[in-house]
Amino acid sequence: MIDIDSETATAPLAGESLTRFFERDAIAVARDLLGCLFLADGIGGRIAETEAYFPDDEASHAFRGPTRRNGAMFGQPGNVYIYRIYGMHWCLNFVCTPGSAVLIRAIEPEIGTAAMTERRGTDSLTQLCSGPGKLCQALDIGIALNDRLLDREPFSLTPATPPELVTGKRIGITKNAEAPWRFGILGSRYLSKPFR
DNA sequence: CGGAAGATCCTCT
DNA sequence: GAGGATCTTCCGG
Repeated sequence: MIDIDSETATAPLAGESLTRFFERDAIAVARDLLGCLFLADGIGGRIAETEAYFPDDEASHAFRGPTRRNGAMFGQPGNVYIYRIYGMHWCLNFVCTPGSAVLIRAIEPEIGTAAMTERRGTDSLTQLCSGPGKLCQALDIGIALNDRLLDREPFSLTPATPPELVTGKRIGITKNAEAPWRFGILGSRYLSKPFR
């Protein structure tokens, strides 16, 4: 007898369900992404920390309208927007409504930790994906994957019941720095920085 | 066409 | 907690 738990036996978002999930306010999406299982080529874990960005938000790459770099932000909901930061790291965003996106800041390593350890050059589980640049290195995410939908290879995103969360100011920005648009799983050991 | 800033990370003190 | 690495992007002149 197969026991299917209807509460947790969710399938990856695809097609219409992907669009519905992301075609919403970026704050709602950023909160609902917490706990979701995100994989790239079958490697990843649960999203532990996110930040929301908006078109009229001075801290956002979308603030001055579409450019060569940020084109993916104005594409389909459920798109990924990947960019290089400080000349050395990659950052991963999920696109919501046009010009809005959610920065993925931390993941709880769960599947494929050996590969992540190899790519990151550290054995410390808490150091594998506890930052936007770190998780891209751990999941081998770079510009080649920019502007793709989350229901296509190599990605998969599976919804989850939202865990208890904490809120705070976004990290590393100078403009619109007071907006409380950073979200994390309450008590997670895998955050990029503690919430205060 | 130059230059400054940048949604970061690591190492050292 | 400070400083350096490293380089693309975009804005101003």
